[in-house]
Amino acid sequence: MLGAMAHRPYHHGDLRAALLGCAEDALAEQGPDALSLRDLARRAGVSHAAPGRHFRGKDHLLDTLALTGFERLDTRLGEAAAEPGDPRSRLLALARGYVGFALDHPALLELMYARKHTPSRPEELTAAVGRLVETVLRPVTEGQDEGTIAPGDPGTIALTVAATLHGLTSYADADSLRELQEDLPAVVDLLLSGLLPR
Amino acid sequence: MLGAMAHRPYHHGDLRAALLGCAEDALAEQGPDALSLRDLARRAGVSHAAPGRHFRGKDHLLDTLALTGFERLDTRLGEAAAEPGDPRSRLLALARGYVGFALDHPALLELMYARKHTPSRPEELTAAVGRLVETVLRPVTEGQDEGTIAPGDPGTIALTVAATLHGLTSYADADSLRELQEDLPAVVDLLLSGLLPR
DNA sequence: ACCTGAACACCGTTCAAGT
DNA sequence: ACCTGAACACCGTTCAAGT
Repeated sequence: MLGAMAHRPYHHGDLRAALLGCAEDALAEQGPDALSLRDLARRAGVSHAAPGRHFRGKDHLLDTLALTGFERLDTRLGEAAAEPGDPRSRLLALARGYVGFALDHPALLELMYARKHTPSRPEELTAAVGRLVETVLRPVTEGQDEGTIAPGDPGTIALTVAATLHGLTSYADADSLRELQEDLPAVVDLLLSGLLPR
Repeated sequence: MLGAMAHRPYHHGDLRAALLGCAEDALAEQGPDALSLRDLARRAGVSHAAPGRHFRGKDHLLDTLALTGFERLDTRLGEAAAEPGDPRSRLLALARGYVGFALDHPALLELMYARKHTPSRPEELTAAVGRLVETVLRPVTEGQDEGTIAPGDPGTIALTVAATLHGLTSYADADSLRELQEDLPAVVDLLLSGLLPR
């Protein structure tokens, strides 16, 4: 691993992507508060000023990383939602996908929803959240067309489902996430049948 | 306001509480990343080393602030859950209380659930989350005793309700929180009746 | 075009010393 | 008991200069 490029070239191959990868590693290892640009530069083997060439600042780098997280989660949920089946199995696949992502990338998921109330938050992140809700919305409207999902504003339904999935991961630490992954059928049935007695 | 204590005494009256208050202000004004201990000390009118007397470090101060947030939210939800009425009105009161807290203290609520995946997270915060779920759990078991809430593991039901409420605030920015507050009846009815057609 | 090295203003934390 | 002031090691960002 070392001998292949003993003295790194002056121009890093793709410093931008390398920095994002290092940032994701550092996030998982040390948490978001301990992450520093200078440390990322050291990990990537460049000077501390080099990241400034590729990102406007620390916020920009973290926002970009969060955006890649939304893209990956959206892809995963889109695949789960596209699977054929009744509403229960599709909702369960959606829930398993979300909790699975939380298990695989806990710190990244936290970053994705963090710094919500900072004025500098870019519109791109808000749009990414909207796309996620849309991914959940598609199976909802399809179910309504088939008559397997109750009528009502599909936006409200999709938002509630997405919020529940995200809220579950917020309430769980690493251990309880693993338990939750197993107990998801009960949660899904609760969402499907409701809290009132039938 | 100034004349009353033109030159502040050497011993601050209650620096610990003052720092927590300043921290909450700074959090709301600048967001969590911009918050610095030295700035808090300046706001409180003490030297930059003074906070070290009352908090083990920045994390300790923020964790303490988050804990006060959980206590206030728990009190608010406890009052909402204790109101008499049918399950729908009580769940609506609970939801209004949660979203109202998010409207009043958006940055504080974010802090409360942040840094979930750092090893240093104190057990006290995990316990506070547990108490919150317990506050939601009480009306659930009462409703089950009356037969107005469907049978099933009350812990799962309470966790799902709490997760949904929290997730909703995670998906909403300041503007959509205000809209959400008005649309809560639809969300509550969805939780009560479920996603399946009746 | 891309990176370095020095510089600047900040920060968290510690610790002797002051009151 | 509580606070200060100096000190240390770090950080984000900028900018001339190098290749």
